[in-house]
Amino acid sequence: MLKDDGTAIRLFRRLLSPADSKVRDSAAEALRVAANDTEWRRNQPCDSAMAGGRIGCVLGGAVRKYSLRSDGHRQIVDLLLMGDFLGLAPTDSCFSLEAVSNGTRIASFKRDQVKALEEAQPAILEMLRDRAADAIRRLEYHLLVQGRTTAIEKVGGYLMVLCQRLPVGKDEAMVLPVSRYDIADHLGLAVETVSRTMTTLRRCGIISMAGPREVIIRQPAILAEGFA
Amino acid sequence: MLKDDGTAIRLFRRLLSPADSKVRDSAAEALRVAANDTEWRRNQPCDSAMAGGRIGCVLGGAVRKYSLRSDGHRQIVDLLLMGDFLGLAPTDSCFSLEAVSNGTRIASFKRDQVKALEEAQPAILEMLRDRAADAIRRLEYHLLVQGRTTAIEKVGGYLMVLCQRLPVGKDEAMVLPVSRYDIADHLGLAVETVSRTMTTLRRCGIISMAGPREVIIRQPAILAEGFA
DNA sequence: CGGGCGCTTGATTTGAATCAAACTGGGTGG
DNA sequence: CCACCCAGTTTGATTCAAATCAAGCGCCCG
Repeated sequence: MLKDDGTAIRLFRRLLSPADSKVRDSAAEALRVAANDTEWRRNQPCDSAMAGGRIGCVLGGAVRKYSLRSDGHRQIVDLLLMGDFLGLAPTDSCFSLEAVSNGTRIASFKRDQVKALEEAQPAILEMLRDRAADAIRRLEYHLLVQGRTTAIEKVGGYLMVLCQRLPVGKDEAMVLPVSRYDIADHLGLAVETVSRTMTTLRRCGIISMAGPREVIIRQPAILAEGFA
Repeated sequence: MLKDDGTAIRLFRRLLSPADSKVRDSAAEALRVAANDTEWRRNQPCDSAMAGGRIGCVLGGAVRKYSLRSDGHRQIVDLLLMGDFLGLAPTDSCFSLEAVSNGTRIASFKRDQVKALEEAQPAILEMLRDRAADAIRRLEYHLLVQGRTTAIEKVGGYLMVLCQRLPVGKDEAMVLPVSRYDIADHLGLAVETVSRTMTTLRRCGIISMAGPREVIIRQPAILAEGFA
């Protein structure tokens, strides 16, 4: 059971689809009670939270899913933010999970627990289906970004996606949860290229930055260009 | 309802997980009856089969899911082969679907039909969940391939994946369902690079080819190298 | 206060894109 | 039936952008 600081319950409520408020409340409460709450430090491996085919939900912070190749190259395949689910496609032994930032919180559920919850509360089954669809869309869209030709388009597209996924207000600075290295390993670029590209974007006035981690997208139309 | 030529029923049976043979038969038959069978020609758009949030299953041939950018560049995000499901993550308005080869067959189901089937036959719900997990794994793995640095690694990895997904016997030639253009647009490379790379792989004795579409992987260990 | 990590910038190299052109095979129309 | 056409493929020459190699900087954390 996770301690009810309000954020988790509110998150679960938001993720559940039914219009009926009582159904949502009841499902959210059932999730809260069933959840195993864990907290992780920066760069700490958190595969263990998913051990035994468990399903997890990121409550705060961020998690990277990646594969380490024999040449030492790290390929990040997915970045999970608050509300994203882990372990929806089990038996991916070739991937590892790590918390990106300190205080990354994950609520996890045993597989049979999930089954029971789904049977008791069909809304939860619906929700998990929606989260799986989210994962597919997220991966497809990332392929679109990574498939672009120039580094400017890749990094620009990446920033746009991140900006839409993070809770960023209008004209408010987006605080990147990820390092330049993370961006590079997610896009298949060299760190230097990412850094250079962001400098270029800044100099062109397309973005502005207050410190390396704080970005404001000044001209979203230009970065979005070319995406259908 | 699709005409029972045997392949579809056999495919559905294979995709369903329950050990109980009768449950599988009954679920497979329910799917066959509910299905809307369509056949498509090479390069023919088949979005219409998925209209209205329908779900589809590739019975034969292949389907590409892609996005056309304003500069005319085509980015393929997924290649669907026999047994793969379409429309699991709806509202992807930015993607189009096309049959890759002549005689591509798709069985499609209305959304409310799917709902009814799932309720009547829990095995079908399980199956769809598994297919969604397949899609996630397929996309994640493709990101791994596309994230590699050199063209040789990308094309090599691509051929390996294709070889595992197609029904290819040991030491039997794999018949590529896709053109060089498709491979290029899926990997984010130029056609010429794909062609050159395959020539290089052939000259190194890593693959051999009987015509551009028939490939035998001679040294799978080398191509798999670096994948965890 | 020191160390190291994360970020940035510069110089050089390399590999893929691009431009250009020839070849192949299957399909069509005369 | 044959000539033609065209999409797909292959090869070559050149260009260009990103990787690599190298080094300095700022800052957070210990």
